[in-house]
Amino acid sequence: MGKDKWVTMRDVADLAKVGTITVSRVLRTPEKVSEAKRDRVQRAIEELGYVPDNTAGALSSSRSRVFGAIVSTISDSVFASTLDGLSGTLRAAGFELLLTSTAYDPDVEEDALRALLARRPDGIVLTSTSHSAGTSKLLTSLTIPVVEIWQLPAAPLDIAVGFSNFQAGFDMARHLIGSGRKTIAFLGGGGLLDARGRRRREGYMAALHAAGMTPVTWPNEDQDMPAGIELGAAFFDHCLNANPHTDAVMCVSDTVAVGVLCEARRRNVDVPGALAVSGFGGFDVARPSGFDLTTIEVPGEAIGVASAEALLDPDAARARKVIDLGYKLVVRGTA
Amino acid sequence: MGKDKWVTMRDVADLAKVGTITVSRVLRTPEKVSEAKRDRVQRAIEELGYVPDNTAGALSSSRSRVFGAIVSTISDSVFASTLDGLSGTLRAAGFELLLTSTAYDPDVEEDALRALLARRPDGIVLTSTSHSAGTSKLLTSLTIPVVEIWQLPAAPLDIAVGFSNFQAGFDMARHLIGSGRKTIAFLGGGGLLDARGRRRREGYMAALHAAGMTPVTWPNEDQDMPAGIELGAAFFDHCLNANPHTDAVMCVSDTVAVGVLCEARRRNVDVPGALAVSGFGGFDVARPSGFDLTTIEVPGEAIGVASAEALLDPDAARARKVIDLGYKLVVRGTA
DNA sequence: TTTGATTTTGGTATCGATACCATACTTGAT
DNA sequence: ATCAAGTATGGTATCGATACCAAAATCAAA
Repeated sequence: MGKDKWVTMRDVADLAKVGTITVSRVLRTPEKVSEAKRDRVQRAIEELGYVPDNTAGALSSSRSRVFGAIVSTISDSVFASTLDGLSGTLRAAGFELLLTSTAYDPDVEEDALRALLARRPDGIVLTSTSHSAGTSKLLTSLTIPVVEIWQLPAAPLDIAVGFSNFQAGFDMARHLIGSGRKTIAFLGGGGLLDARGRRRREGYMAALHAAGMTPVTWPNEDQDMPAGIELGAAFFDHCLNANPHTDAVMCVSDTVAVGVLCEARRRNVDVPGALAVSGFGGFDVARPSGFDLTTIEVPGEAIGVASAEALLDPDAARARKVIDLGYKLVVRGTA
Repeated sequence: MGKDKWVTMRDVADLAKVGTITVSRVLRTPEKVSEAKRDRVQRAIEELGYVPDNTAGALSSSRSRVFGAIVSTISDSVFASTLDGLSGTLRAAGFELLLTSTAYDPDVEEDALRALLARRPDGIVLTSTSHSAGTSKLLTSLTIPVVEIWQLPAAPLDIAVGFSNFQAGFDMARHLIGSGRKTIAFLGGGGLLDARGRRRREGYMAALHAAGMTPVTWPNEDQDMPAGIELGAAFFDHCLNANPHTDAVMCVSDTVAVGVLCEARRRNVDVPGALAVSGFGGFDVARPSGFDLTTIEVPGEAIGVASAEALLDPDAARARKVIDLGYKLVVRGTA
């Protein structure tokens, strides 16, 4: 039982003295209704404060006009801008976004997907690559568009929007090598949870191997290290102390890089003279007037917008399969 | 017409040789079904890969098990942690979150609300205080819980969860005054868009007036200033140059404060000796090993969790009306 | 064994919109 | 004035679940 009674299409139709279908048409295809009736209906809608019921519409048309998104976490600011772009673009087209976060837990992911599918979304956005068996089975049986974002899987389930994390890591390492750094460490990206960071680290390792250099990464195992700025600070103790010759550090994220920069200042380490520092992300803290951080700028919002477009026009997107939005290596003051 | 046919409850019921209602009960109130049939049904669900259709369920039960959230922007990291808490708590209780961002535009807010209501949510979360006439009218006609978060309005529409931004600004100003600062400026919060920042600034002004001091705020009009770190950097040119005696600056956010700190270091201004700096937020950059920033720590995620609880048990929450989660003035190295 | 109370189960109407088809109404050409 | 072709409109079945009520099965007590 409804707690109160919503105004229904029937009420509007009665007041405007038309059939319900005409009300429906006024809302969805107004050009197919004569101006006289259209006005009457619109006045009735206004007067009654009618708000259409999309759950009913979804049931009869089997198109919910809702898209589902499963992200590992919303807190991560990189996803936030993507979600903004996604939500904004979808809303402009009359669709909503059903958001679920998994807290990086694969079991939760399957539950979340089930719950999402129960809402019969018109499409789904995923931020993780590695799916459980159950998840994959569910996903492959779907006919709605499935967009994987923020990475470019070798074999996308359906559509992928993002850029190559591997290549980004590779490029930045090449940049540091090219500017004469001899001992380059990679900080972060060792966590099993963050597949994207790991890919960047792999790119770094590939570049160093190609140049005949020895990669130094820390932390390596998933040793539940502090993340963000604190990791940057811890770096000095664990890594630079171990090898004082280290003259460059590639960080898995801008936040980590800022941690390194702060600690470097505290210790009077000259950046970039004695130590080059690079980040990844290009949001907030990396900006010019902030830390002047050399970083990889990632098109976070553009990924959201492009994903939305892929969801709205899956056939066009499927023709491309993989939509690579690239990234930008921005050389500034720290490396 | 659906693009492919989903398995329906009828299919499951037929396979298990029971009525559809029994399948429904197995999913919602399993204890009311005999073990034998429950097993049969569960096996059938498994075998067919049945995923219930909540849009149909919502229609017949008039409970959608979805909550709507309207936020000004997702990118703002403070909201992000709140959304994480909200989404996580709701999901654990079997509900989803329908998320919409308004990009700070009141017109968009009304549209977003209409779109949200069309989904017949079981409750709504709002982050903005000032609503358009149309928005308010819609909101007051609702019987579902409406939770306003991140501030404590004088007259909440229904339920409010947050803390007093005014008091937070007041307290921080008192702290700076108490530690002997003579000329205290407030940086940011002049924007018409950010009601919360403005309240903090008002708290600051009240404290200074009470102490017989002259408030200095910048920027004042909504002059479309750079936000975040860049604003912090710009501060020196516009404010400190104007009044060299300024010995403390209260920033509307941690990010702005970090901008000030960076620029201070660049200019060799001694912090906190010559200039005290305080922030607001307590996320990321404010952390101990980062900038050691004196700040107001805000319970971002707790707000999300408490909002979720309010939505799930509105009667209990309505009894309290306003749920004040407080904040914490954290004195560290910069002020 | 019978009766009454309790639990389990299913049939059918219903939620509020849209799809599909049929009918009424225009309009322009002959 | 008449007819064909097209446009506007409405009736009714339908989507897939749940609510409500009634019937059937089970159990306990006399």
